[in-house]
Amino acid sequence: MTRELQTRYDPHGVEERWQRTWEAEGLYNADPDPTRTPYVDAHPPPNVTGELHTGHALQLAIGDTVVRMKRMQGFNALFQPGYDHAGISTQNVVEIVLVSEGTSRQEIGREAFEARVWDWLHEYGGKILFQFRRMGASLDYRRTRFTMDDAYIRAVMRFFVHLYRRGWIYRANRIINWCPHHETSLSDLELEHHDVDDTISTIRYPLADGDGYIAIATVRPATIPADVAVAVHPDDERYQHLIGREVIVPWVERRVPVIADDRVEREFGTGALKVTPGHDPTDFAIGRDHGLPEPSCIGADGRVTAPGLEGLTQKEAEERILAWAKERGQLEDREHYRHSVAVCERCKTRIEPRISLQWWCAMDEIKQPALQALRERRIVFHPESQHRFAIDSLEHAPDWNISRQIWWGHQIPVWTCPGGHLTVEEDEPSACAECGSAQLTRETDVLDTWFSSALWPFATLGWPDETSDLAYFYPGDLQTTAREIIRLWENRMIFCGLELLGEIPFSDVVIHTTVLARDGRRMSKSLKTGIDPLELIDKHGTDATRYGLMKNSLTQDVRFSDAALEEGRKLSNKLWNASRLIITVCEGAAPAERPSSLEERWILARLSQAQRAAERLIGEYDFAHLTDELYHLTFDDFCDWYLEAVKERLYGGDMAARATATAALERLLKLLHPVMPHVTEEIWSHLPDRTTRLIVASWPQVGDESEAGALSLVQEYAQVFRRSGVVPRLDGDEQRIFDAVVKPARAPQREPGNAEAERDRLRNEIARAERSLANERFVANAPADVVAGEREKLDRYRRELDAIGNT
RNA sequence: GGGCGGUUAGCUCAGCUGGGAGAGCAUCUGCCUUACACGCAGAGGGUCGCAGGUUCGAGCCCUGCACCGCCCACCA
Repeated sequence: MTRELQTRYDPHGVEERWQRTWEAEGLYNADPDPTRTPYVDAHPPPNVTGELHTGHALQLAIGDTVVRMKRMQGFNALFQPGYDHAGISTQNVVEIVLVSEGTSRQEIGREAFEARVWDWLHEYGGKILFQFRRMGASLDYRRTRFTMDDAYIRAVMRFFVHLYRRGWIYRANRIINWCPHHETSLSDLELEHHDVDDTISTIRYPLADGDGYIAIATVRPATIPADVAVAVHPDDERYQHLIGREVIVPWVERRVPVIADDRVEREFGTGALKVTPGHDPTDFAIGRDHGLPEPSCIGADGRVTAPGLEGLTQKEAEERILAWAKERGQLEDREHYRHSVAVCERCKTRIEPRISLQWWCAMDEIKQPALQALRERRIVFHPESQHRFAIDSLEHAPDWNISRQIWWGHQIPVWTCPGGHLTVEEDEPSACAECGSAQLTRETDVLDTWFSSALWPFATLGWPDETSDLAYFYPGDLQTTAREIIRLWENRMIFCGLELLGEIPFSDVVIHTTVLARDGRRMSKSLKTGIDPLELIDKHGTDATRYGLMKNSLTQDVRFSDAALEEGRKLSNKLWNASRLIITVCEGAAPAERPSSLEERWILARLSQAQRAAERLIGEYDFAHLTDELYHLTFDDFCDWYLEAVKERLYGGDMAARATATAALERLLKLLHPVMPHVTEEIWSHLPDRTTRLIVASWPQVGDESEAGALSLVQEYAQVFRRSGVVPRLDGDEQRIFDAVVKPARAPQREPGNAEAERDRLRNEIARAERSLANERFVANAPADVVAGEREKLDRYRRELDAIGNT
């Protein structure tokens, strides 16, 4: 039944076939089963608007690798898929489509707009799942959730009402970041900062009670009509005499006080600041502390509303005001000024700080249990530096602005009656809870998209219902995510899980690296530096892509390189061919007798050792060293050393050797499967008498070919080395023994041409070791084993030098 | 302006609590040896960013500097 196997492994076709097979056979599925221990990774739901990018691919590879090992180890592994409605970004994308059709959101109205978004969603939501599948991600696709499906809406409403009844939700006027394009508030986290070329104007504000003026530098003269004060630093000697007096604001000719506040920078501009609480965050803070009014002169659309300037753009208003000032000799100076301004990260429109009535969630109380969980390390972020960052950012988390003035999202469940009473209910109430009025209007704002994502680990399991899924799979275990999302999402999932269910949602958070473009820049759509993972899969295959992306450490951002993926492809090809040899030669071999030859005992010991290393590395989320270990295990130890050593015996009909080779291959495949699931499953299917798929095969037990055994084998190995000249890769103690026992045996074989260089090296080493040992402080202070090691080295170098002839 | 990370071979990166500078790719040499030429055997290649310091000993610890990247930030 041996089939003809190609000499070159081609992942195309093979990988998709296994993806379909695994899913069709239900091997990705996880259901509550009291006899097994659950392991849960609720995979971050990507934005429906997005295509999968390289970061997602890495994220899937990491999560899937861990999940696959856990599954083989007997855990009931749930890998939860889904996607996110992503409020503003989705609305933005659909709006762009509407504009291209010559219409707009406003024109078609809210209901029709929402319908359009749903259409769009049905088209693109599936694309994400397709991309998940092509990465070989063993997600339970039956459980795919969307953050705005009916059940999810219920969870979000429950959450809002819960917070409201706890007294943590409030409505308040605050200065917020306003996007005039989307006409919505944005959190600080939804901004980008860009440097722009601007103009700074110095304008004189005349004193109200006589001659003189205060000159003020501003980049935004258009906001002058909303000035309510002029502020100077309390210790600024230039202005001491003016504090408490009044100046006249240009254009509106209103008298405002001169106040002192230490937030004013004396060195900036003229050292005097016009205070405009309605349009600047600093000014807002100063105004609140001084009890100043908060007028506005710019509307929601970014146009000016001040008297005499109604409907003008800010640029136009600025020109009018400056002309007005110039006429009166109050315009002192205008000069070029480059500075950083906040823009909307979605549409790049310049942010308008604006006072607005918003919904907020108070953070003080809700975050405490989460902080405790992090400090007690019941939840651990990896790497460690991100753990500190998570704690720090949660400690300093300001109140959460949860309302957005857009159409796409979860509408806030608050109803208002004509009497102004608020009714807060999960479902639409029939009458005002306070006065009974049936004339209720619902709040039009929607919730911040992260308000719903925060529920992901348990809303996906059926919360707020007490489902068997929830009881069995919650709390979960793993989260894998990008750095920039820690404050937006990870921290919020943690405090929500603790608040609503009383338990942490997961125990480990892996913050993976940012994969940079080939040129070191950030991957971004707008820069066209992004790399589509589907292209990588087409070019290198899924297994190679997973391997290549995971070959990065967690601590350092890394440039994307095709070489790493190419290495993965070579590894799968090597494995394929090694397997081909064993499968074609060893068919029908008798069950393994106890292996007797050194090579066989050696490889089994190496496999045990590598397995322990792999388990440890996955446990530490150190995927860079995991891939390294697997690569060298396969290439150096399994193929170049073991197979080369036993090949002749396999051909020669040694049945015991054949059985051992098959057994060793099985174990190798199991170790590689989490990282490279497809090629290993493909090979597995060609092994004789397969009754189960590799994906659900049991993880090997480390038996009596353990490390101690392996180490003792090294002694024997030295003889093999002398016989065959094959050099295996060794670690730790083995390496030391190898150096002590094997290398000296090798020295005489060196080329005569190199002998002189070798003598020099050895003489240097001997001199160095002698110096160390002659150093009393070294002998007294260095650790005993270091000193002993130095003596050993000295002996060894002397022996080696004698061996090649000390001329 | 703060915080974090980085700087090691031509390239992409490892280097664990200080004790003989590594991998893969690329280059060079020899091999189409019947699993694999996407292979095998070998070789060359590094002032570990710069300057100080601690130590018997520093890629690793301390100080300062330079450059790169990310995050945060109210200099109008």
